[in-house]
Amino acid sequence: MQKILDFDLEQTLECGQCFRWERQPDGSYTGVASGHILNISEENIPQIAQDEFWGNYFDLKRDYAKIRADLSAADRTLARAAQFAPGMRILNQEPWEALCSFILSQNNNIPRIRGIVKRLCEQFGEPIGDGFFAFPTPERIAALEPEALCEIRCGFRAKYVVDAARKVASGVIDLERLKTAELSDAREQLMQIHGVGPKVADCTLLYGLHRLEAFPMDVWMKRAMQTLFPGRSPEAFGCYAGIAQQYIFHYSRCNPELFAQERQHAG
DNA sequence: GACCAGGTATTGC
DNA sequence: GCAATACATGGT
Repeated sequence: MQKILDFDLEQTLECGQCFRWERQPDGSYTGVASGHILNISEENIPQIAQDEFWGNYFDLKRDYAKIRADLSAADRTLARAAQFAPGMRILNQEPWEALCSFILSQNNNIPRIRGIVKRLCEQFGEPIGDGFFAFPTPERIAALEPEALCEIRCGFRAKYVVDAARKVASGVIDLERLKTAELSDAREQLMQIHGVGPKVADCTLLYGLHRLEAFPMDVWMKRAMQTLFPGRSPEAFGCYAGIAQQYIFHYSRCNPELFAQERQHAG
């Protein structure tokens, strides 16, 4: 079995694109996607890469070395960011899970987002054995009133999650269709949801619909663009701008000293 | 206690 | 249009 290059579990699962994977004491990661449970480690990557579902989930068929080389050739700083986490891959997460997770991410911090998503799954997701839960379906959440979400402690975001669930469950928004729609149209449709603005829409496009040209612009990316790429715009990074974004986001978060003069106190 | 967290809706100009 | 502000909750 061939060794999978350009794939690192920590870089991929702890770079801020997903919230349900948990690192185990032995360094492996356990998670759930589309109702499937997986434990993945450096040792079993080759086997898992053979599996159609997981191979696609981890985007293992894509030539990230080539993408990284192209991005690196375009910009010296981008080359440094890409080299910082060359094993990072953009997951193929479920569209609804990505939409819902990033609605919950707004004005929130990553550890707390993880806790909210965990409680959401435990309270409203289907048990799939061994104490694991599937991500709750939009239909299940659509049937709730926002008040029913108070036990997951997501605060003012409860009404946003319910609105998203209702628009998806009713077919007002067809997430699958957005995979092939014009990017700007897909973005506008997502922004019909109460609580979905440009940033959450772009996260949904990139992480849930695998639209690799989408470029979510959060506070970190705004700082990074100002400081590291003055005068550049996301479009300059081309059709893989989303991957560039993830390299830059991860690099920035792991090296906050780059922005020391702009931030009073980090973390 | 103030301030912050992978933002967004609302309000006021 | 664009700048200010509230929003739930939990950590520093």
